[in-house]
Amino acid sequence: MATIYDVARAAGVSPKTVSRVLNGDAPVKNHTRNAINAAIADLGYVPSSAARSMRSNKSGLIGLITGAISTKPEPLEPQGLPDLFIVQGIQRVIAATGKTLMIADTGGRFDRVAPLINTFLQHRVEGLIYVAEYHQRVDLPPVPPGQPLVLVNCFDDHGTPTVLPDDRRCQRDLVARIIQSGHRRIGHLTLLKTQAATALRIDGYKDALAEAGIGFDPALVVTAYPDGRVQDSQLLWDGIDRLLTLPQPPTVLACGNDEMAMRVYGILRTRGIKVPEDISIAGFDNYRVIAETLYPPLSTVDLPYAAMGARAADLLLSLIQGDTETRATPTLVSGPVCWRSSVMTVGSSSTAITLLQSKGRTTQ
Amino acid sequence: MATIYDVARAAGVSPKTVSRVLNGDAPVKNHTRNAINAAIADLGYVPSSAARSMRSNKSGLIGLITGAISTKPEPLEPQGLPDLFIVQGIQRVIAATGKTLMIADTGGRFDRVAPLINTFLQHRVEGLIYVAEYHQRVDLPPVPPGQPLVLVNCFDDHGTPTVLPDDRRCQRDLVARIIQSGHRRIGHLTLLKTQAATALRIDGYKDALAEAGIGFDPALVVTAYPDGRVQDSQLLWDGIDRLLTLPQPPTVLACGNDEMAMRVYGILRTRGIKVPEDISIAGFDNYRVIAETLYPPLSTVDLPYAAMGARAADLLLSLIQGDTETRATPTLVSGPVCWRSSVMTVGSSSTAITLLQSKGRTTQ
DNA sequence: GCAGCCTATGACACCGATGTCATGACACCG
DNA sequence: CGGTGTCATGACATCGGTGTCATAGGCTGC
Repeated sequence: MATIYDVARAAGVSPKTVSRVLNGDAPVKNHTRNAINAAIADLGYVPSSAARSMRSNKSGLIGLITGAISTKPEPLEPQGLPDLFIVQGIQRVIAATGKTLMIADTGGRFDRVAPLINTFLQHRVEGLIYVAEYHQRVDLPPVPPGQPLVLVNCFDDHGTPTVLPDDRRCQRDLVARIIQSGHRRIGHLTLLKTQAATALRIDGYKDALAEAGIGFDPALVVTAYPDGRVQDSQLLWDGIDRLLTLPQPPTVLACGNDEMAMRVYGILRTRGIKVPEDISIAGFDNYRVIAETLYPPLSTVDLPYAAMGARAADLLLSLIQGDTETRATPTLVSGPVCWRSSVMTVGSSSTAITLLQSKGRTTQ
Repeated sequence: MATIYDVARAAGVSPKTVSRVLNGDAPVKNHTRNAINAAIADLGYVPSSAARSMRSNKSGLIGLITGAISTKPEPLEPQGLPDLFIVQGIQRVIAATGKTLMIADTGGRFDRVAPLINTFLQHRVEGLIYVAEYHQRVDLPPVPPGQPLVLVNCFDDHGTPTVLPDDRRCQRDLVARIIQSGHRRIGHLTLLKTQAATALRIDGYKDALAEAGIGFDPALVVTAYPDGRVQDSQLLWDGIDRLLTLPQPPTVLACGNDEMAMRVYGILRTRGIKVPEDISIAGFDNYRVIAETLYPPLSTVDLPYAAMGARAADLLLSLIQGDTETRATPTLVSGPVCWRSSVMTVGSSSTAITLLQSKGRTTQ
């Protein structure tokens, strides 16, 4: 590959002058510049970022570590794709700065994080971003002090700057909207209790009830997500059963995510229960492939993953700039409720309740 | 950041000896080695890949360009995620070689490809991979001669090494399996004719019919995919209508992909047509979030995108090794039929046909 | 006991850019 | 016309590693 010396020789100037043309950091005569540009085009010269970054001590690289690309190889991950949108948001912000985003994938194996960080450090990345697959606590291998690092969709115990989804507020907003449509008995099929988001969502659910002056009934909140094993939807069947056979069954099921909602559609259909006429369904995430394609389209909350990514990138850039003013509190990002037709507006819900109750029992 | 000189000074040796310990390319006394390792750990030294690659002229980098991360921002892409699995397959092979995969994203804008290639060239990547979102012809900006480059899920007119899905064979296998279940009238709802895959799939469909001695009826093949505008499913409604109102309607609908199949489920349901009792459905892609979650689970073909990625990575590595033996023919990859319960086994299909015909008409 | 060889290590140049400083050619000013 | 400032350019050192070659010991063999 041609070097700056080759170009200099071809153009009959010194390497330094070629450098000036490349960087535009000092005046060069038009005649000279043209000769140099011609030589560059002629030789197909491409500057070496290795040499450049060695001299200037600036790599122009941002390292991103994620399991987004390869979630689990075998069974598909329940939480799945949202982190992709985070990456997308990061990408957009970083690309605009002229820096290059290096994306590395853990393949779902946490033990690969340390070597990946090391590789990035070798490339002298100016900043690091770690994107988790779902809202969780993490404990990353140590990075050198002063190395800018931002966590997204996760947090640690060392006060590392963090961008998180505001699960509590999103769930609250969704439930509030559901209440506004006239529902009073709101079933909540949650993800695993071990997931950080679950407790926050239940808090949000309670917030909305409290604000509407509706009492909280623990029987309406059921853990329904199978432990990563998608095949096994037993827990979901059971959860739905438990809710539908309550003395006062819910008129709407708020699901832990859109994929769960999709499965609920299927289960209800086999029982001859119509959505939303007999019971309403709401999701979470606004995973559009599902939410928009389901019939009827799914009411859900948009967790603005792309926006989270963008916020994280902004945060990282400011850290790189030397903003040591790192707030200890995580940045919370929330999104709008996406109202579609899977939740019915009810006036008095008594007839619906009766209908459901009989159906829930007969299919038992 | 500490340099090899700092380490050398701390360990009381020359930089070259430190280099030898790092690379293990010459004998070093245990005592010396220990001192050096201690100094490295102590200083938190991380070698600079910039300096290293400048001297050795080997970057250890592979550049990957794709629109996978950010498909279209606004409407969700019909073809969507499959290319992610390609990236995953590539990642797995490359990681095993110790090289680093740099992933860059076009954000769906083809005009960003040229600058991305340029960035990669600046980093002196040893090889380039371009992953397209769906099977298509592309025309990449030129890369320097001798620069290893592999296309995945796409092809060009310059004989660039390519890995493609074997759409024809996959469709043939699927239809053959459907025929094996007793179906004779097989509707085919295709993607847009402008997509490279569509013609190949229709060929595969015809292959299977021919092998089974079934005549080809053009009326059974209908373009049903809206032009990227997912909202607008008019074309799909019409297509289904046209098929169901045929004098001899199909007993099974083979859809262009799993997402289309999902929409077909919804449309049929609103007409009170049951899957698979009244009509069978098959998809394409084995997009598992959909295929496994739908009720009933979807029979489809697994397009082994991960395997395509792996093949592409292997191909690229051999090019980097200097294998000029580039076959002009693209590498075709096909996958197994995934048989689930959305296609019914039929003995004589006459009753089903009658049922469908009446339903198809009444809902007209 | 000395040539010859292997082992462990160091001195030095070099990869390809760019920062610093120097220099020659003009123009402008008094 | 000499001094001074600006413009355009070049010489050279430097970034952090590694390839090449040299060299100081220690060992073997005759």
